[in-house]
Amino acid sequence: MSQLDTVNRILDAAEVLFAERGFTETSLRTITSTAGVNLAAVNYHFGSKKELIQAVFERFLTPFTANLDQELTRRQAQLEASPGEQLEVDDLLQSLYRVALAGLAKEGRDPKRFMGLLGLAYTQSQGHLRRFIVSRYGPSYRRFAGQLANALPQVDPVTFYWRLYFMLGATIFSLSSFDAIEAILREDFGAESSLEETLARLAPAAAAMLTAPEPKDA
Amino acid sequence: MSQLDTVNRILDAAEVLFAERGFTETSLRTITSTAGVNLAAVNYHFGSKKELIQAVFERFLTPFTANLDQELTRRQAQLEASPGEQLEVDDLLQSLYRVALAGLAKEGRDPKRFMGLLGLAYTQSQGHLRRFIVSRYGPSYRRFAGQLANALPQVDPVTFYWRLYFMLGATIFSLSSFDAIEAILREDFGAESSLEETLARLAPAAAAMLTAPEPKDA
DNA sequence: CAGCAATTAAAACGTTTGTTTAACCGCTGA
DNA sequence: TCAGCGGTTAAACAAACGTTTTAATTGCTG
Repeated sequence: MSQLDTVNRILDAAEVLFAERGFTETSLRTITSTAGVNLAAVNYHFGSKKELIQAVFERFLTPFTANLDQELTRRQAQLEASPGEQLEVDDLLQSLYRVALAGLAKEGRDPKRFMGLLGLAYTQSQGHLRRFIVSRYGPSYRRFAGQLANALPQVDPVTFYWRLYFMLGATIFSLSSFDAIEAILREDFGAESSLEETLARLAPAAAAMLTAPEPKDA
Repeated sequence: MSQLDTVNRILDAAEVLFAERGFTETSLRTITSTAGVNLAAVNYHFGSKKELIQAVFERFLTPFTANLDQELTRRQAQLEASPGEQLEVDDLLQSLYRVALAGLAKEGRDPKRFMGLLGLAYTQSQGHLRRFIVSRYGPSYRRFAGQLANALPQVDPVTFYWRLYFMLGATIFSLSSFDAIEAILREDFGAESSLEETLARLAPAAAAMLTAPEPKDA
């Protein structure tokens, strides 16, 4: 087994286990025995458990962010070519969802697992992981937020940013526990929902939230 | 120190620490030393760490659910008195937010901490806590969901339930990390946001998401 | 004041955790 | 051929964990 195999086997096992149980609930012994490698291999190749966690996120977020940036550039060029045309917000969101999804699927990464990890990063990262993600992928995130803000010139900036977090919450929360929610709905209605269908529901709903009329203050 | 004091001191300390760091990241030694009680007191009064976690949620959710039920009953009676009048969804949401919030504040409980714990329950509860909450507070939740569904007769049931989870995600996610988000917005815009103001933004945004027109399928 | 049950206290229990050590293997370049 | 090095392995490390045990202490009741 080459060293490349060992590193990737650890990352594969850690990715699945972290998304299922969280970071502290997943021991290095569980990871290494699942991966079929020696316990010491984690500390040898990654240095520590924290650095392994960062490596798992790096492997996910780097191609994801690359796809995002590419799509944002494409949209920006298209906008400059025909500046008068107003972009539809739900179309923007849905195409972003689709592009990010397709990019992950192309690399054999499960999008639902990606969302599960993203949820972990927001709820279970006390310090080091949040700093790592912000410093590494913050610019792409701000570019996305800026382009979305430009498509909503009528919305007050502070209101927009709160709604952006509302939207992130709706997306990450519902997709990170997609399987559980889908199981409940299947039991209650007998209707199955694919991830694609759910994104097709989420995009217009999120767009409606972003474009809602401002609350009239007293 | 009476036994009632010991129990409440443990609950107070555990509540804060759980909301800050999560369950597994908070040790019983940290809880008991913060509370100023002996380590064994947790197992003596609660039996185990799992049962302590349930007790923390019980102390939060019981009065919260009582307030929720009371408000739902009030609305139902009001609806039967004047059945023709269509309820506004954002008004329904905002009054629920306000009632639940006021009930917690009346007992000296921090609503933001409550939301933090609620977020934990959704993302970090593997099994026992989820079962405990569903069995104990499931009926109230279903009653709330049913009343909300009745106010949205034009929305397809499956679409409604997905949007309900979108709304829950937006609410729990953004309010559980309210302080962090507010700090970012204060730095970027110099504009402070109170929890009340944020709820006044959230209610119409969530209502817009729930009442959005259905996506036209091919 | 004696006695009993409830509570608190200190100490130790066995596990599990992340990490480190040291021996060993297989390849590559001199 | 063999020294050297990156990689793997088994074993052990100290620390932290939840829990249990046993003894001391408290507060109330007869």
